[in-house]
Amino acid sequence: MERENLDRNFGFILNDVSRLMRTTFDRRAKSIGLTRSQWWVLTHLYRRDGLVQAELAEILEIERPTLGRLLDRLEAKGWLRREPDPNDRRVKRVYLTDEVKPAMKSLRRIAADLRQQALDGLNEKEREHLVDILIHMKTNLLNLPVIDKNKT
Amino acid sequence: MERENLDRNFGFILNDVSRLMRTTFDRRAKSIGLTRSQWWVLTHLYRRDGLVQAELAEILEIERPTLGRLLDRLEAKGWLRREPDPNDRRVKRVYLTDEVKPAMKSLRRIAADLRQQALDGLNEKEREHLVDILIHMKTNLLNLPVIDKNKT
DNA sequence: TGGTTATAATTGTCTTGCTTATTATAAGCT
DNA sequence: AGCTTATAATAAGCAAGACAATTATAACCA
Repeated sequence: MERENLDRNFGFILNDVSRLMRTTFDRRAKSIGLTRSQWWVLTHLYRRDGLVQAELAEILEIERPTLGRLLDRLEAKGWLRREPDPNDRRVKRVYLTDEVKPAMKSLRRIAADLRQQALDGLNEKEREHLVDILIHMKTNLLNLPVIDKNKT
Repeated sequence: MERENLDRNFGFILNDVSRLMRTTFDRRAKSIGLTRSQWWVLTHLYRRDGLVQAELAEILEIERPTLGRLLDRLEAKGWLRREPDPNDRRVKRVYLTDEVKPAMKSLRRIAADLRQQALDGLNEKEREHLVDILIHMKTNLLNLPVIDKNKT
């Protein structure tokens, strides 16, 4: 019957923590009108403006339709615009608008505060360790043979 | 400019790992017709059958409407049934059906395999450490003063 | 040149999660 | 008993993911 300690099932704790981070962030960022996912998109564009959607999706490691709809909302709210590429008419490039900077500053503050609160009581070594382990796990998961997905 | 290393932003790595775990599990469990969240519900019911919806939501740490719809799908697929409580007519109690056991066995296998693969290359001490840190973080997050939510 | 293959983006459909609001019923107080 | 407050469940609406399918355009090759 291998009594499996549910309370220490790391897969679900991971899920819990991830969900708590997301919902807490979103609640705090609500007044600005941006979610954590949206903010993450903007953050990457801030570093590399004018990306092609497919590239951006690749960087963010989300599927293209997921990104597409994120961009829909961001564009509707005026945080960015999509412009056709002159060389390749299939492509749309994504550019931030100007009004985005002050909002992003606030969000960076919110993110930093939340990170601080989540990690409260853990020393630097433990934090580093955590990130190392997470990266390790992510690598493991990305390297799994995916038989049932047509990703070549 | 505090160049913030995005690649080591633990909030998002956490999110990534959590997402990868979920999607990998769901892909593998697809033939059985259950998702990871659904399986988690069943697992808890397996231990305590006949729970009231509100209690179950509390245990799973999800909102009641979220659970409600999970149960809708599970009930539609015949994995469980909701029965009115004879003493309190507001209440519905949730019971597993019989056909659930073999499926759960398969899913436990899938979960164990995935866990193994995700943690591959980490020794026992590191795994324990990871869980400790995650629990610590979860506690931190749950204890945050929530000014903007009417949860008294 | 013309046909096939590959790629960019979108649309449709599903699940999970949240919040807010509604409905039905219990419980508690005067 | 009757009024108010609290609680269980659901409904409605939105966001973020996924996958599958479609459309438009490029690229390749014979």
